[in-house]
Amino acid sequence: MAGDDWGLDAVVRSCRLSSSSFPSSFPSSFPIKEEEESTIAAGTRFPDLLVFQTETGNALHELEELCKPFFSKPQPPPKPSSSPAAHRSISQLSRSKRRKNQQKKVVCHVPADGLGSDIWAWRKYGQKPIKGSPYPRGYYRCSSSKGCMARKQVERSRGDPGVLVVTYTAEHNHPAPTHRNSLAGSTRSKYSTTGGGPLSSPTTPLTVSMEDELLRRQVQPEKSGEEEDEEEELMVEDMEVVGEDELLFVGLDGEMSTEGGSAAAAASVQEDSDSSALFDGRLFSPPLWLANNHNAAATAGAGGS
DNA sequence: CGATTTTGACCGGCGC
DNA sequence: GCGCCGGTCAAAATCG
Repeated sequence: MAGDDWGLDAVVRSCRLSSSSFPSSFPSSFPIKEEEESTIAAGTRFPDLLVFQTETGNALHELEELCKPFFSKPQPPPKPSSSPAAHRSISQLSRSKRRKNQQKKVVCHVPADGLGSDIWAWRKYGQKPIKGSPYPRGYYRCSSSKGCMARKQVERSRGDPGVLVVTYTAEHNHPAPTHRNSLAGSTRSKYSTTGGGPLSSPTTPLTVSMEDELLRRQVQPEKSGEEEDEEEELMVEDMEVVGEDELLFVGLDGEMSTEGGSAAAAASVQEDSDSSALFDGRLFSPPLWLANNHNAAATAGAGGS
């Protein structure tokens, strides 16, 4: 049993622990009892990570199964396609095949101020404005390993700008780095005067001031009536969606998050003007995906050696 | 020089 | 069958 719940459970757990103290607090020994879990959840600064399961309650199982393939086959050997065009077709095809509903994901609601605990290195590969959401969605890939299929989507909660919705897809096929290697270097901050980007402002300075701004916003939500209204709906919506879909929501109460807000944790928040508020996905703490859980020990070896 | 970010375009899925 | 939307790729630009 424990073995089965390993995957998803681990993900969830990692998500929980992630925000508080990260790297070192990595639970090398996963088998945490439910009771303990509760304790942990309460003990950690992380407000509440809710796991929504499908009516069958086998969401975890399902997800795990879905993830299995990733383990067995770390990844489809990047067969060198003869022509770039071919390569593209193939990659696009494969990805589209299991698109949408077919893919299971783990959704994490992280407080904007609870970022900065992501041990993984993410590289942004795209950004798109999402219909119905004033905030664009950022797409990130794991840059730690080339073959790593781990992906992450980061978008701001419609109702609560202070809450970031991070969706993890696929998991890392490599041990977690002990350090945020690429992260450090990726702290590049472009100070583009674009300031007033229509939608997806190209540059999102990664500075403390940004965080400050974000925090401020939390306190004083820019007079956006809809936001407040949507807030409630959003939460409910999420839950519903989760129930119907096979999504695994690791919900975080934005409000509570503020409470436990650990300024220290929030090392840096990539933010932008309201028009295109975007955040740096790299800063969020991912569910350490199964890869870690599988061989937490490997983690040490990975970064160490 | 290498790595990462940004932005536009393309492709496929889904809904009507 | 058509249109819309989301997701990914690739090229260019920027920064350490």
